[in-house]
Amino acid sequence: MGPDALRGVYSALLATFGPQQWWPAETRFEVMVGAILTQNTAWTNVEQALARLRARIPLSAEAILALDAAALADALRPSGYFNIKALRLRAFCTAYLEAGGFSALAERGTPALRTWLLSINGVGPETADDILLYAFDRPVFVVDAYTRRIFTRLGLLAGGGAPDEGLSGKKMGYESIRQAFEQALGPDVALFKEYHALIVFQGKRVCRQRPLCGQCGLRGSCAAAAVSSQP
DNA sequence: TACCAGGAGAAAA
DNA sequence: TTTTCTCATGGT
Repeated sequence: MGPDALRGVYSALLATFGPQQWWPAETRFEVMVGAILTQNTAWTNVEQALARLRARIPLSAEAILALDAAALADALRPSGYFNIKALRLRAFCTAYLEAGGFSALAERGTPALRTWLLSINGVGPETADDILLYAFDRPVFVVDAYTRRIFTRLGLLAGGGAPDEGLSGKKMGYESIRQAFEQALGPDVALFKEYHALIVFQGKRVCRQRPLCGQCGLRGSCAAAAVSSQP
């Protein structure tokens, strides 16, 4: 997976969809909360949950932990998996405060910070990397289901299957994909932020059109079409 | 009605 | 070690 190919895809997506200016949050802490709530969930549902939570408490680790467990789960209901996400959010807030909050965590190196995040119950590789990139401005490339599918269909990742196989085809490991992107693109926080946002924006443009694109496996105006339309 | 949406962890094979 | 199951609401 060479840098020219990856930068070519990025240029095509940017030219087609424009800058996305991500992450959609007002504070760094809200980025972290949103990263947990958006696990396997559409962002529109996460926004509803965040609005319900903000209506009850100020969005801080202390306030979340002070909120009754049942009330927290109820606030998170629109995001789905609300019981599990309430537990995960509380686990994160506890670890966050024990670590000394944002300022103390920001002093850690990226590998140490990533290890800390992954040690928290409910924070896996993608959630950790979302937080590292968008809350801590670390040069970590976020690999999600859309990344896997688009770049597999474009022939830039090994593995994968038929275009209609969905997001659960044969996969390269998360770490190997992440490292491949980071090595090819170099440590560029702004590029990583915008690139991931464009991939997700493309993935969210679900127009319920069938069949799926034969090149990238997505519906509607797809990444492969965007790339192939470039000179 | 059925399917899908920016995962993660536990249990089973 | 790898695969499967569970968690759950909202939009189309």
